[in-house]
Amino acid sequence: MIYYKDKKYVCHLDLAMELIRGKWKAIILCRLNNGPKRFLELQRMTCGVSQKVLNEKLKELEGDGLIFKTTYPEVPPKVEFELTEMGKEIFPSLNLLKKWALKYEKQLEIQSK
Amino acid sequence: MIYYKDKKYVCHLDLAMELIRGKWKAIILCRLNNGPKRFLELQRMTCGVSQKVLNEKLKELEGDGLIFKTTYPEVPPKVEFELTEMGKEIFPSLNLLKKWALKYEKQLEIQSK
DNA sequence: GATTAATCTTACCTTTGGGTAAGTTAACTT
DNA sequence: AAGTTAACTTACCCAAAGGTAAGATTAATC
Repeated sequence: MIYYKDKKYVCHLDLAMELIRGKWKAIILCRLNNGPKRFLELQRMTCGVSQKVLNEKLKELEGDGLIFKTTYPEVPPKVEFELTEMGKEIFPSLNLLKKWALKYEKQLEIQSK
Repeated sequence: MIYYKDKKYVCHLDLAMELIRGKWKAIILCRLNNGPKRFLELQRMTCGVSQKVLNEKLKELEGDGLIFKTTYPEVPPKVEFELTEMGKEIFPSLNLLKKWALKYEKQLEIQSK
């Protein structure tokens, strides 16, 4: 049993899953893997996220130390989101997951449209 | 954009995450990695799951082809849950995730109790 | 005939996640 | 002065996730 931010988890995998929990976090991390991105750029890359949720998720990822943001003092504002070292290092596992899904694409009867 | 069971996903990672979404699925898969387990055995191994939720999750995992169950015609019933080939092959990515969390244990200020 | 056993179900409730739609900010453009 | 822009924020809503507690099953055992 381990604790993180006053919540308990049954093991490290449990916690790791918590950090990327939800519809969008893993996708966001994946999108950030090839360089920093601006807010709207990120939103366009992940068609379907609402601004509200994207903001929430980015804040959570930042709060957990997976990404950081740079705010440029311009108007209209320019903000860039970037992976931290820890954020970069989670990519291999996400990539393996992706490859796994690709491998079993036929068996799962995934339809590409 | 891909489709699986009439729902759409932005990419294969999105779908893979869906298959292990929720508080318990990844943990269950991990527990099953060293051999088949009975229902109550699984529940005791993952302290905290309610019977209801464990049942739901096992059904979902079965429905997605990650595990299968064998029911022995006894009373009281004996049921064993086991990883399919696809289920076994997701383990490396989960294990990598776990190692990642272990690596950043100090930085995340995880408390072991 | 009541108890125990393991698996699964049902009813009910609360929390969380994510969606839409609209508003805010502040400087630059027209 | 009104419109445009990027990045948030806020109010509101609905669906999904997960929890507790209780019940169903059914043969063997006490």
